[in-house]
Formats: sequence, C-alpha cells, structure tokens
Amino acid sequence: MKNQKRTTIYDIAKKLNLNASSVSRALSNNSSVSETTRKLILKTAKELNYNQNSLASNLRKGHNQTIGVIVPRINQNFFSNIIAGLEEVTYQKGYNLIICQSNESYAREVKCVNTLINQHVSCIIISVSADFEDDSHLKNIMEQGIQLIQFDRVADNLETFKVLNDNEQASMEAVSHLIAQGYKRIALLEGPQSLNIFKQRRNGYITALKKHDFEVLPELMIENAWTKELSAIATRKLLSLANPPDAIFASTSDFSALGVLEVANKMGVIVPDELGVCGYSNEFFSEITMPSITTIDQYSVSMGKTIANLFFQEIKPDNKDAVPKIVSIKPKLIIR
Amino acid sequence: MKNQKRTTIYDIAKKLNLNASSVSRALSNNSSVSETTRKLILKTAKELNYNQNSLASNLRKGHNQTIGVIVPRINQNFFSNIIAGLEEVTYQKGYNLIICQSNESYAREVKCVNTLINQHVSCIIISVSADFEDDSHLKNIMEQGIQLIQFDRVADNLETFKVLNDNEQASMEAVSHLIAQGYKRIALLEGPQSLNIFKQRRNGYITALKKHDFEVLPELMIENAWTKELSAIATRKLLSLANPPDAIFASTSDFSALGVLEVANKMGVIVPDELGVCGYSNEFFSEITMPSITTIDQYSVSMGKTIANLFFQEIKPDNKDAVPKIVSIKPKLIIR
DNA sequence: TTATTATTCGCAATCGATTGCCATAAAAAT
DNA sequence: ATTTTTATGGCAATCGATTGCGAATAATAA
Repeated sequence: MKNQKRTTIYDIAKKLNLNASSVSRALSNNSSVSETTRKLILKTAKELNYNQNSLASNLRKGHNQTIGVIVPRINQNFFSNIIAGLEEVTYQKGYNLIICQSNESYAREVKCVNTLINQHVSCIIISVSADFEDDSHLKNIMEQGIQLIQFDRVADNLETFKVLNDNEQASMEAVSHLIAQGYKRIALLEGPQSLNIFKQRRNGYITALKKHDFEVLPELMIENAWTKELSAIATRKLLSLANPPDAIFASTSDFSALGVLEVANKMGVIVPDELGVCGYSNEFFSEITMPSITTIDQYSVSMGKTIANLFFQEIKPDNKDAVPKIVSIKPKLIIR
Repeated sequence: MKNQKRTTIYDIAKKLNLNASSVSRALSNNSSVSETTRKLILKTAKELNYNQNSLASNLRKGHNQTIGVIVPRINQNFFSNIIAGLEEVTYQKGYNLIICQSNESYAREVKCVNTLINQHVSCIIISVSADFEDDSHLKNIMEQGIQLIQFDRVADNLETFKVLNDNEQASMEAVSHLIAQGYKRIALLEGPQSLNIFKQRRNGYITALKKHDFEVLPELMIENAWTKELSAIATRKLLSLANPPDAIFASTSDFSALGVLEVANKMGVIVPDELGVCGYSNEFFSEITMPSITTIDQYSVSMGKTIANLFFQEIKPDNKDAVPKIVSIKPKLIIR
C-alpha cells in the first residue's frame, strides 16, 4: 500500500487503449473529446482512484494555484485572523496557501521568501518582521515575476501593492478621545520604530496632542514597550514619575494595555478615574477585563479577505504590470 | 520584468558550456563535480539570480518536502498554537506547511484532503471537523501512500498515528477538583458527541461523579453548549432549575466558561462562592476574568511540536509501514 | 458518389531537475 | 612508455501532465 505507484493518466490511457493526451483533455474537459470516451475516462479514473499530480501539472503549465503567506507569528490573533480571512477567499478560488512564520527574525524571513520563490507560488503576501533590515529579498520576489502584496507592517520605500490600516488616523482618534475624556497628561507606549505601523501610531499621537495644544513630552513616550511585560515595567516607571501621566495609550497592543491595567491595579491607581487606558487591536479579552479596555479594532478577518480579493481582482487578471495600489482600511475606535 | 523567464540550470549550463547535469550536481553538491567548476557554477548561479524550481525537482524525485495541515478553524487559539508548534519544527527540517481550514464542514474537509493529495504532500495532519461523517477520505489518504497523523479530534475507528490529549483523565480531574472544593451538584456543558474529545470529556465527568458516589443527572448535562452564546443560554436554564447546580464544568472551552460567568454575574450568583466554574483549554483570558477561571491547559504549542517530531522521527525514516502509534498528552489542570 | 468540413484522437515536444550509465581525460601505477 | 585507476562531466531517459499540430475518421454538403 505504501510503495504502490499512484495511478497516472498513462495508466488510464493504457487500460482504455487511448492516448494520455485524450485522458488529459477529458479530465480538464475543455477540449475535443467525444462525450462517450469522456465518460468512459472519467469512470475509469474513478475506478483506478486517480488523483492528479499537481506538481506535474503546475510544472507544465508554468504556474501554480498557490499563494505564499509570511507573518511574524501565526498564533497572534491579528495574524491568525488575517490568515483565516485569506484562506476563506483563496479556498473559494481553488487556491492553496503556504504559510510561513518569520518569528520576527529577518534572517528567517529571507529564508521563507526563498522557499516560496522556489515553490513558484503566484503571489507572496507578507507582513515584515520586527528586525526588518532591508528590502532586497522583497525586490527579488518581484524580479522572479512573483506578485507581492504587503500588509500592515510594510517596507515603506518599496512600491508594491499594500493593504494597510490607517494607524495614524486611528491613533489620533484614540488620543483625541482620551483628551475629550478630560485627561491632560497622556503617555504613549510604543513598539520598535523600525516598523512603519509604530511610527504611524506615534505620529497620530503627536498630531492629536498638537491639535489640542498639548505639549509633546519625550519622558511620556516609551519606545520599547510592546509586550505585556515590557509595558508593565514602563507603566511602573511612568506612574512613579514626580509628575505622572493621567492616561496611557498602549499603542502596541491590548496585551500592553493589560500590562498597564495590572500594574495600575497593583499600585492602587483606579482606572479609569485616575488613569485612562487605551489599547490597540481589539483582542477578545479587552472586553472582559475589569474595567474593560478601550481599544481599536483592525477588522483583521475582513482585512485578510480584502488582501485576497486584491489579488484576484486587481492583480491576477491582467498579466501586464498593474499599478501598485494601496488600500487603506480605517480601523474603528471601540470605546469602553 | 514580469514575463521574463526564470533562469534554469540550462541557462547556467549554456553560459558555462557545461551540461545541465553538472549544474544540478554542483548545486546539490553531493556528486562528482570538480571543486573549480563547482565554484564557478555557484558563482554564475548567483549572478543569474537562479532559484531552483521545486516543482520540477519534486516531480522528478517523487516526493515533496511538504506537509499538509487541516484544521477546523485557523484562528482558534488551540489550532493556531498547534500550527505554530508544527511550523517551528518543520521549518527546521526544511519542510513546508500547506494549511487548510475545513470550517467545521465535512464536505470542505474532503475537498481539502483531495487538494493535498494532488499536491503530493508527504504527510497530512488533521483534526476533523464537527460534522464529521465517515472516514473514507482519510482512508484514501493512506491508499495514496501519504502518511496520516490525526490529532485531538480523531476518527476513533481508523488505525493511524494519533496525538491526543487525555481528555477523559483531565475531565475527571477537573470534576474531582470541583468535588474536593465541596460542590455537590455539578453540571456539564458538552459539545457535539460526534467528536471523540467531547465523548471522552463526558466519560471523565461521569467517572469522577461515580467515583465519589454522586448521582449522574441527565438534566445537568447539556449537550449543545459549545460556544459562549449557547453556554450562556444553557447556564440560564440550569440556574433557573428548581434544584440548580452549584458548579458548572464547561468542558468545551473557556469561551463557554465565560458565558457561564457572564450569566452568573447578571443573575447575581456569586462565583465561586455560590457557583463553581471550570473551563477547558486555558485561553489567555481565563486568567484575567473576574474571578479568574479554573481551566485545563492542553500544551497546544508543544503538542504541535510533538506531532511534527512524530513524523520526522517515527514515520519518515523507514518507508515500511510503521506501526501506528498513539501519543497521549496529559493536559494540566490549572486551578485558580 | 464524391468532395468538403468537422470531430476525435494520436504523436511528440515541453516544463526543469535528477540520475544511471558511459566516455573522455587526467592521474597514478607498473 | 604503457596500463590501470580515478575523477570529471556528457548523454539521454525520466517524473506526469499539457498542448500544438497533424492524421484519421465520421458527418455533411454538393
């Protein structure tokens, strides 16, 4: 059972005294094969338990019904939702997904890219790793004639299709909301500024402050606070300041916001009365914390679908170089 | 740039006045090619930006460095962690993952299986969908000479490699723990009994009750309560009984447990004083609910790694039919 | 009945890499 | 100097499906 050969179109052809080409045509039922032989072939194919060899088919046809996806971490809510959305659409179209995770490592990201190039996928969908260094590997994708769509975390300087969240706008709204609530000293927890998304969120923060004639205070902006633990440390530091903030915008994630919450609870600082807190990405738990966390929803599943549709509707149809298009999705502030 | 042909070993061969076979040998650097020409070939390959065509290579070699994964939902914590664990190991071994989701639909699961068979993956790793009907598609996998590993939700009657959680044991311990806490009327929220895991959890529940000479009361066992919403409805019903339970074991997930918690809060039933609650799967949020939820950790990431290692260590090495092995992982009760 | 057209199917090349076998040349041994 | 061994690399078949072209047959028209 293990070493038996799979049945091929030649096996079917031989059994029916036909030529493999006829079998191939019958199975793809687009060309000239008489109805009688077509049915005969289909019947025998079923009898012999025939399964097409996609490798051979794709090799010959020169293209692959496969899309590669590279994300920093598969089991992060945002990304696994993106993938779920992608899969939903690509499945409908008969495409497969090859999924890789870079683990936030640039070196590994490069390897993933190469693997996908070797697989001759027809498109690579990527959100770059945190220690992103340069975009030569991304350029290589395009040089190999493979479509490239970047999403969320992107290489800004590279002209490709992109699907983004309007981080700046969302961040601006979040901070404005905190201001509207009456908070006067708003701190910012940030992620690595090597990533566009965190730069944008910082910009939104600054814009909002300026718009309301607030001072931008460097001591209230903590860059490396993008995990729950790091943000807990940062929060402890912030709340111990001589002049502590009365609100914290955890622009990196709800996990960070949770870190803020925990420290505040421990230090006896009452949220939201004494400290306003806002997170990012609308993780499931942000609704059920005590108190619940105001956050920003990124519509991740639907974003995944958008990306896939971008490929099928804009990129795939015409082989000519389509003009790279940037789709921006406006996240939604969830006020709690 | 788009329509240009990729460079092949023939391009390299032509440029160097060599034969493609030499190029192939040089690139896989295992055979007789002189050091000088080898270096020359490697250099030219880099110059011409050569990338191997895995399709051709795999077709010729007759096997694929690819493993297919089918899960009900990619963006469910348990499964995305499994995938993360799988990916971690398979990446190290130079294998790729093709990921599909069945969306809890049997028909779609069958389609996924066929796609993966066509891709000639060397192994399929599957957790079956909720409306699982029969195992003919799984048998077909094996008939095509493809390795099969089932995990978590499995077709019990089919002899394959399996990686399981000891659901019965875990469930037993959870209920015993509730009993030890002094609860006397323990209700059970269950999932579809078509899935082995839910049957096992029920068995564990019953075993624990019997062991402690408790009566098994059908009115306290609610089968279709495996989402937060369904379990909220079930809880409302349970708590409205003339003789309501004083504890609820949400054996399906922490999401169900959350549903219990919310209803209890609304109805003014105090947890854990008036109602004991236990969930399943140690979702991140179960730690931060008020009060936090006692639950069961399935070690999902490490389970993913176990599955992958099973393939590389037990199955791949010898081509002969290895005896299907069942690995059982003991989940851990997290008492809160 | 013969000429023309349409159907159906076979032949053979092709996609790109791999590999067993053989030929040549170089190195070593006699 | 001749023979033997070794190293190196070419030839050609192969993996399985696809496809342009042409041949044979059947169907239709004249």
